[in-house]
Amino acid sequence: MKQTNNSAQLKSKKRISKAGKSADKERLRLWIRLLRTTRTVEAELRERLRTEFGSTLPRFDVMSALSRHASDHAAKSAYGMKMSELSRMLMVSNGNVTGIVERLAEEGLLLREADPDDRRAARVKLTRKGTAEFERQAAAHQQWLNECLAGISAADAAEIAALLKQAAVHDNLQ
Amino acid sequence: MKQTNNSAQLKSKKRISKAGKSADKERLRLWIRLLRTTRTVEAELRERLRTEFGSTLPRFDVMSALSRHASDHAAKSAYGMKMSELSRMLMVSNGNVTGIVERLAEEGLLLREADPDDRRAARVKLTRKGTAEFERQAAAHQQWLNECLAGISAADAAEIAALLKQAAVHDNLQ
DNA sequence: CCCTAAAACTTTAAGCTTGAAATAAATGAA
DNA sequence: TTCATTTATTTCAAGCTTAAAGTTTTAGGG
Repeated sequence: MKQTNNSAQLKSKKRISKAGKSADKERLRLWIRLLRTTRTVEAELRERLRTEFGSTLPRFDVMSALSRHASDHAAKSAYGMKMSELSRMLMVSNGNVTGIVERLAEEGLLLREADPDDRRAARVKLTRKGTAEFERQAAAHQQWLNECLAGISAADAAEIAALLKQAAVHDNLQ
Repeated sequence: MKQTNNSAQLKSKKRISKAGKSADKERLRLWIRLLRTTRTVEAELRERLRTEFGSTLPRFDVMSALSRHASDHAAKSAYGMKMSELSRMLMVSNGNVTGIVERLAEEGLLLREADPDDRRAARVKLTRKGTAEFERQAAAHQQWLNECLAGISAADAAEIAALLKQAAVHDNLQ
């Protein structure tokens, strides 16, 4: 996290605008709302993945990353993703990815093979079975998400996403 | 999750507005952005709690809920929170709370005592030590959060929070 | 070539998380 | 009272998650 302005602390007793609280407090309220929203939606998605597909959110995330990778690199899709690419994309630790990939591989949903150019690295890609299974799940996932976020219009969704992206840009974080 | 409109699916090939994608796609993009933002901020807060206080996010969340409860019910603050209240407030499972409370109690940060009116229930509250420790952590937490969300103005924060709240209301979920 | 440093992974220990099953107490209808 | 149901909580197994430490391989000086 880069250093940022701390002017808000210096004038913490000042009201910023007529009806608004200080920026500190508004950001805390936003954070709590973000947590509530994501936890609620995650709980719904997890429950449905579990009951309807016998799977979990982290497993879905891994398969989703692999699916996107394959379609983005259709030409050289023979190559899968490196473990470290998966880890970076999903923002989870390396060791975490190891376990999830291991279990998915056991079920024949994906394949790990040695990278021909780097003997340290592994390449992971969906099997045909995994691709088919993911497509079923992704369709349902999109539908569930649409229901969970039905209270937000397309325009509002776009606006919120843009505003949140600002925060990331500001901090030089992805 | 309540049943909601599925009109978006019925006209999925139609552009909704000039520049916009379908509501489906905008909501998916929003969801991905929500996950990225919360994961990034959570990673930052977790790292700082760990290095500066030797603690974790779930522990902080529990202490935060207890602290808020105490100040909300200052009069009868002798009573703490029930485990199930904690569980509901934090949106995590009952069994989860048990373990976190157990570890915090071992360190003398909180106290579990029997509910005088219900022999099934336990009441949990911060000790004096726990209160002092939480206040240190909360001040730092507010500062970190302010840095993480510095790219979002007070007005934008309020707006995003309000829009996200709409989604919750729509689904009759908290 | 040699050797140090960095990179890609895996392993491990500890804690977080869930859903399901188990226990115990309260509630309420017959 | 009795007994079935509900509520509050814990326990358990399995999986998720991280940070740290370990392994193997690659890369880059010298």
